[in-house]
Amino acid sequence: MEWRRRPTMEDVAKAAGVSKATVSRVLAGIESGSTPATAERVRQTALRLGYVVNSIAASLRSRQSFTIGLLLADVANPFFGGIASGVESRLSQTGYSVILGNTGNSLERERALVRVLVEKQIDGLIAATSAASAEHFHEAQERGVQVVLVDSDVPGLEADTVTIDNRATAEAVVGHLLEQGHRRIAIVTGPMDATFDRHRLEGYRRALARHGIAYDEALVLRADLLAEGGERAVDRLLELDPRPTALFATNNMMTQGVLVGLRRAGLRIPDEISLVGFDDQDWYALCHPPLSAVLNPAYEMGHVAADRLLTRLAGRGERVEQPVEHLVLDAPLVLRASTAPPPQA
Amino acid sequence: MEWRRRPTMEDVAKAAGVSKATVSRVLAGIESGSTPATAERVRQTALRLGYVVNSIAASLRSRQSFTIGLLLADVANPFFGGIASGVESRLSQTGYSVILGNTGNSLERERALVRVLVEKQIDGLIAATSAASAEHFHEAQERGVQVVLVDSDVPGLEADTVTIDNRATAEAVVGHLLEQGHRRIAIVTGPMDATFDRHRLEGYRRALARHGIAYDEALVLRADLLAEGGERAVDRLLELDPRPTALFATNNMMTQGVLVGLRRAGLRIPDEISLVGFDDQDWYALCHPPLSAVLNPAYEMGHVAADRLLTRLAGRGERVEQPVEHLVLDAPLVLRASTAPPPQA
DNA sequence: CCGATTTACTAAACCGATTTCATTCCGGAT
DNA sequence: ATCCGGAATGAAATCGGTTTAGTAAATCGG
Repeated sequence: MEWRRRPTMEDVAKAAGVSKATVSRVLAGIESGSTPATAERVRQTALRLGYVVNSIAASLRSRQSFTIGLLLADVANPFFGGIASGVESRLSQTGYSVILGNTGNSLERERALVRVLVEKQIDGLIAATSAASAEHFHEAQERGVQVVLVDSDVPGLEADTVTIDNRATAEAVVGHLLEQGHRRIAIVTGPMDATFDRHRLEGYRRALARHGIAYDEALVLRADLLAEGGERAVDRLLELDPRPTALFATNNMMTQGVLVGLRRAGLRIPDEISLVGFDDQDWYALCHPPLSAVLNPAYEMGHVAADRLLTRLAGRGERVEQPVEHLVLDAPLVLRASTAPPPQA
Repeated sequence: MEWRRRPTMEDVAKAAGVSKATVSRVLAGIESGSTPATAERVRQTALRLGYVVNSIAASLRSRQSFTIGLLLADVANPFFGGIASGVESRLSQTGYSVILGNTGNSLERERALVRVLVEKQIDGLIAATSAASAEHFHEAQERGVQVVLVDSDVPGLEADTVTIDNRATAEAVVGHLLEQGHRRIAIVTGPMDATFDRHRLEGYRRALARHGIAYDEALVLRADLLAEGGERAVDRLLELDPRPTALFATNNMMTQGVLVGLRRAGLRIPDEISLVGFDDQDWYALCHPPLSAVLNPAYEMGHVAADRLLTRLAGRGERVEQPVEHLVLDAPLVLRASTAPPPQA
């Protein structure tokens, strides 16, 4: 056999003339329990043999995997990419790894992913999906997994959340449009499964109400959170009579789709129709005209969520259960040039 | 104690009146070795007790983690998001999980990540980074990890790669510009650590050579692969005399930065300067003017890489070592409206 | 109907670490 | 000289599965 087995802790122990227990202690960085001299000798032999710990074995015994699950609706969407980036940066600082799961907005896939993650003994779970169901998260919690929700809340689930104030934000957007004189404002929403979706609509209604404008069901264009849906929403908008003078698209993909649809329809922004998007992206500034949108702090949300999870993990085994926290971040409306007073009829 | 321990395979075995071995076989879906009746009884009791396997324990013994590592330069960048999406979709079909690592183009971080991944006993590793070094990958391979490189190749490393033909693609871009009559064409490149970067420049040179145009060092604007760098590259471009009439930005971030810089400088595209970008994004079509760019098939590359990795993993333990493969995907140039013949001086 | 397989199944070893508990060793207090 | 407490260390149990080796019973061919 010309292929050498990779050295285990046992090998290091033998080579250093100590027991596995000592090697374990030294390599885990436990100060007490060994002479500086012994510690150094162990470290040297480990290095010399090219020893690398097997975290799988370590996790089995210690019941900690130092791994968390990250569930996203769509990694390819830069908004979720931002969340992933924030989560990863905070967690890997502390030696945690993140297992990525892409749900594609399928509850079935989401459930399957949670199950696999639980089997893999994750310590925590961060989810940014629009799952309307709580049970699979519940099951994870029952098996000792700490759950933190990002971007959306799941009714009936006792878990930390990191979100923006979707109601207030949407209200501000629509308020801005109203102040410019718009009276018929359409909104493109998702399927209303997620709270962010529902809350954005609520904010829209609230703004209208505050300005004494009747809520018109026909002006809410329900779509699918994807570009395709945004584009088709524009088609429906064109059939409205009188045609709305302003439009609020409630996520980045639909904003993009709306832009495509509007361009195809030949509607000039903001002369013929005002538009406010969501999930601000750098390229919004490069559109013609530069697009106003809500800046949804994806990276920060991910970072904060990871941070919350870490402190929760650190506080395990405490006498008192930590109460759940609902963190709310700022989501400013960045105004560029896609809104203007409505055209004179 | 009001808190019940989660059931183990032992518990299921006892409850079903069989041995652990039988439970293991049944749940692993091994047909032979148990009566359909026994199998069913085991499955039922497992379900009744709410049993969930501990993959950590399984992995320890079986020496397979069904987990692969995915190293990306920047998850927040939609190009890498696309790769991640492709990888995840292919792998999770087969029950594999993916651990995400963000290198942020730091070799040091990349090394640290590889180490952690190896410790976590990943079965394979897919990397889409611009690491110039091979040693950490080498070390992973020595420890039995199958490595597949995406988007870039690492000299001195014996590993499968999935890329596009960067030379030919760049050559086509510059050829297109030359055919329109441009003679002074600038190129914005990265730091030249990665092969994709170097090959794109080579393609540029080749196109020039083929058209009998001298290569001018001053026209290659070396940047950092980020938007910031693209923007500053434009500043340097403006100082060139005579000013180039066309510009080729070699990745999505720099393309975006160039767009910002050009807008700030007030240069009209394509009247005053032609521009071709890279890593086509949907929003390129929404710019003013719609931007021509190379479509880099991120999702597909990820998918193919994952596929390659899977077949490699499946073929482990075979007598003959599988030879490395270098898969090359198509990267079409999508022409929109950002190029035109150079302005008459 | 008998020896030879084959099949269903179990007991026990094993994977490679962590953790518990016992032991040894030491200097200092009595 | 003796006793004591704490620090250093090691032996062995443990985590929860998979895998191997072995056994008893069922099946088969002639």
